[in-house]
Amino acid sequence: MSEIKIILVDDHQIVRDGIKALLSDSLNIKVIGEVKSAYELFDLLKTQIPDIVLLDVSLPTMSGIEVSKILSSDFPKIKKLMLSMYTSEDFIFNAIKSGVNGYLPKNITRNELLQAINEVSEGREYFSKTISDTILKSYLKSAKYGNNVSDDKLCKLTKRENEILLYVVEGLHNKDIAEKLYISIRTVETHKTNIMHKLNLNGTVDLVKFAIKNNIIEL
Amino acid sequence: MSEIKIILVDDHQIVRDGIKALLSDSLNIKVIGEVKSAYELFDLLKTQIPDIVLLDVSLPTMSGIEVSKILSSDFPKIKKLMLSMYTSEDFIFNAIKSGVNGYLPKNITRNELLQAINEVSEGREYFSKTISDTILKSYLKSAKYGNNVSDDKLCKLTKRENEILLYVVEGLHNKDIAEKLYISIRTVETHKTNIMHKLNLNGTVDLVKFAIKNNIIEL
DNA sequence: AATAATATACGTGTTTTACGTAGTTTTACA
DNA sequence: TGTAAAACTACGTAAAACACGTATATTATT
Repeated sequence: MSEIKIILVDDHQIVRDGIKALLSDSLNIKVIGEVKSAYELFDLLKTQIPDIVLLDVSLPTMSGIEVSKILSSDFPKIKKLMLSMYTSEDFIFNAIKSGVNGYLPKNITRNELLQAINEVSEGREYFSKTISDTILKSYLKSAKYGNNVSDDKLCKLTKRENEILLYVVEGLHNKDIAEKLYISIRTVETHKTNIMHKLNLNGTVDLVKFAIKNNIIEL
Repeated sequence: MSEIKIILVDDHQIVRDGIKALLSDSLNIKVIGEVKSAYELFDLLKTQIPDIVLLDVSLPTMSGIEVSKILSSDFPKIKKLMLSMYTSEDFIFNAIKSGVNGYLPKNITRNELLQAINEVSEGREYFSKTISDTILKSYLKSAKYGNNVSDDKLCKLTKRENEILLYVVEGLHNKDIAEKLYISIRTVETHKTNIMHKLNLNGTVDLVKFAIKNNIIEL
């Protein structure tokens, strides 16, 4: 069994340190690098090519899912293991679509992490129980009701809609947004309505949650 | 220098394992226990008394801040070091009020963690840069504008208000809430208005963020 | 040149929010 | 036990936001 080379991507140093410490016990796994953002990762990849990238979903500026997409197209040989606090359908769906080889919630045990790394490094996929449950549930739902749940929602929004979404979830009122963008309140309303429809959301409350889940705003 | 006994409280096993691994290198620090919830902690405290409890803010059922309060009154000798993803004023304020001896964001380095533990164990307080900056900013603001920012906001809400807040941030509309509780829509509106005023919030968007920050809802 | 996508905006009716007022229960405590 | 404070209930009115349909000018795309 050859050595498995890993790069960690997580913006919390303590998490990186922690995982590193965990993995240091395993003889066949070696952390060859650790970075806290997408940019640093791509920089590092110029000199170091790992077998697996351990990716946190929530990263500053560019989300783990974006990173995964780029890795899939530019470094198809590198395996991607996603690590996330969040286990919602949207996340998992988009992660899988982005080409990850595995998805783990952050409350996994050390052994599960090791197993996931080994599975993935041997070309198989690894989704922990919580995740596969969610996938199953989603699958059943879509089979029953025929709604193909999550398309790649965010990509469906236009530039303007994204811009307005941002202002909305920052707490600005329609009037403020209208003034800021020199457009009519009615236009803002229209955009908002369209956003809601495209994202299949129910109201402001869901919109805010969506924005946080998708890293559009910080708490 | 005698040995510092620590209990970890965090619902993510990987974080616990990580911190444990980190601390295992330090000769004078020993993790004598690790739990994933408040209940388990209080159970453990029947047999094991640590010098420091390393507390995550976001815990299931009972928040780290609640735990800290109870520890402060029932185990005044145990030091409390709070560890959190969130660095907002509210959190810090309530944490300090609950009696913590230090507050660390989760993106600290290993060395900072060690320093914090040592400082706290010797009876001093430790707040990392990010945190003390926030405190300073808040202090300046309140000095300038005289508004004493964060009272213990959540405690100011009545039972009914909390109940309604919960429904609101789950995405229910006023009508639904009214029906659910067998009261008039106007009453729901009144409660909502009062909640906003008490919490000093600007609109639904802020309300949702507040709820997430304060662990009232999960994402 | 025809078509689709985007950004703009209005009409109408419903719902929510802001702010003030106020009656009825509960709760606290002197 | 009596009374004051707090909590829960609810309405009026005006402004803002939302849902849904419709519509026009501008920009790609093909």
